[in-house]
Amino acid sequence: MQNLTGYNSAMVTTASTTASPTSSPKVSFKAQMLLAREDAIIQAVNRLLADKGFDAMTVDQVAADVGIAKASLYKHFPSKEDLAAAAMVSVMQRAQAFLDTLPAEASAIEKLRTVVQWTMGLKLAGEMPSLPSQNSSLRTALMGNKAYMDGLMDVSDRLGAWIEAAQAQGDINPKLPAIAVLYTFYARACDPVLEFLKMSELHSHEEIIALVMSTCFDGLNARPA
Amino acid sequence: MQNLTGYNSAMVTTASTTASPTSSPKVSFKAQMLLAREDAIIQAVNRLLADKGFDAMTVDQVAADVGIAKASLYKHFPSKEDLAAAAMVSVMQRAQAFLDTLPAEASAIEKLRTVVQWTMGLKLAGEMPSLPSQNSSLRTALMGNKAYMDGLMDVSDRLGAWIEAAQAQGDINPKLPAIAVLYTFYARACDPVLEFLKMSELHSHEEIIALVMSTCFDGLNARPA
DNA sequence: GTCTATAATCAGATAGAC
DNA sequence: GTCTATCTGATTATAGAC
Repeated sequence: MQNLTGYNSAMVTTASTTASPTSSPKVSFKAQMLLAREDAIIQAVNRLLADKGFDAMTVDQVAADVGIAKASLYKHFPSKEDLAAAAMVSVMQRAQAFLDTLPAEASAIEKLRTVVQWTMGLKLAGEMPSLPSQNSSLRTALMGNKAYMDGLMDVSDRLGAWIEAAQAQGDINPKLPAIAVLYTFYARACDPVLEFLKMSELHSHEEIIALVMSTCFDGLNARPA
Repeated sequence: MQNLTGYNSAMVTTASTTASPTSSPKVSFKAQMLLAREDAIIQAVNRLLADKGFDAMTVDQVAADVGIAKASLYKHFPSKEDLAAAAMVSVMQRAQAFLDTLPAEASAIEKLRTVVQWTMGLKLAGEMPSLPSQNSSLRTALMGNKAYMDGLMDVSDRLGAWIEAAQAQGDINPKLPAIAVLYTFYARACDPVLEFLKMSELHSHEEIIALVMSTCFDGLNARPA
């Protein structure tokens, strides 16, 4: 996890400099090579986690997918749990970047709805890692990963603020604890209803998202006329 | 699975005869011993599946929990997948029995709400097996298990009929496909929101169920005055 | 840092005596 | 049917050459 933190900060650094690798000093070039490879690893892990889940994903498959030897993988990430954690950090960063794109003039409920839609789109596109909520070693690794926890806290804080604002504005039921609303949003990222409806092949992804958005915000009850 | 089917029908048979084992012929007594042991196995599997999930559950733990040797376990159930399938058959039977207790005079929406509440109570009580939705070998075993599939079909048919009735009576949003409503109900049995709220220890089980019932049927939106 | 080859472990399943 | 002891394969992780 020290590796992760270091590389992440390195990523920010190189991104703020010139884009041409040849104009950079040798260490920066090598660092970019390293980053590119680690990014390829993380993307492979992301795909495999979305496809098969943490337990069914094997490190051999990751290595084969990336096209490097397994031992090389372990030079980058010290354990399978760290691989999964890196993938979670990656999606958390994508989430943070997406939150940044939301227009400031939008209402809290509009932003929340957009985020939930985006999350479900990620899941339907097979880009959302699925981790077992009960694996203890994985939980430990995640909770010990500063980059992940920082990202999770940041996202939760921003969503939490919008939830409370939406409740104050009468858009979200104020009787619900904000934390329960937050959990309900997070749960959309691993909602089996999405998988089931996708497997049934009766609806397009857009229709599935619209359906689950409706059940999530409007509920199953018939709306009053 | 031939074992399962046979034993299940044997269970029905013995249950319809006298309750006293001593008045039964010797074969029936032995069959009852067998059934009792298998029931103990299934209960242990049920607990472990609810606690740790399918992947983290080991056959050694099941054997230790029941207090028999692992090889003996394999005389009853030919594989780990079959163990899980037996547990699922068990809960499906409990569900069918619960459906039978619902008063005929209750409305469809009342029955549905009661069933969803019961399901979430089972989950909170740690009696709901949690299976990975992506494990292919497990899926194969389940789909090949006649007792499970029959139970699933029966439950789905009865719930489906109530859903359509509730939609016709204006209690459930008629614009939602009935199958999507059914999936949404089933998903309550493995809703991570239940776990999260339980772990937070801020609410009693009854409060948690009331919360999720509200978000499920009323949605997150503020209700119109 | 990357590789080949190999350790070390764990878990599902089985052999064979009783 | 139940047991002890074992097999078998898969998987995480590492040693050591280049």
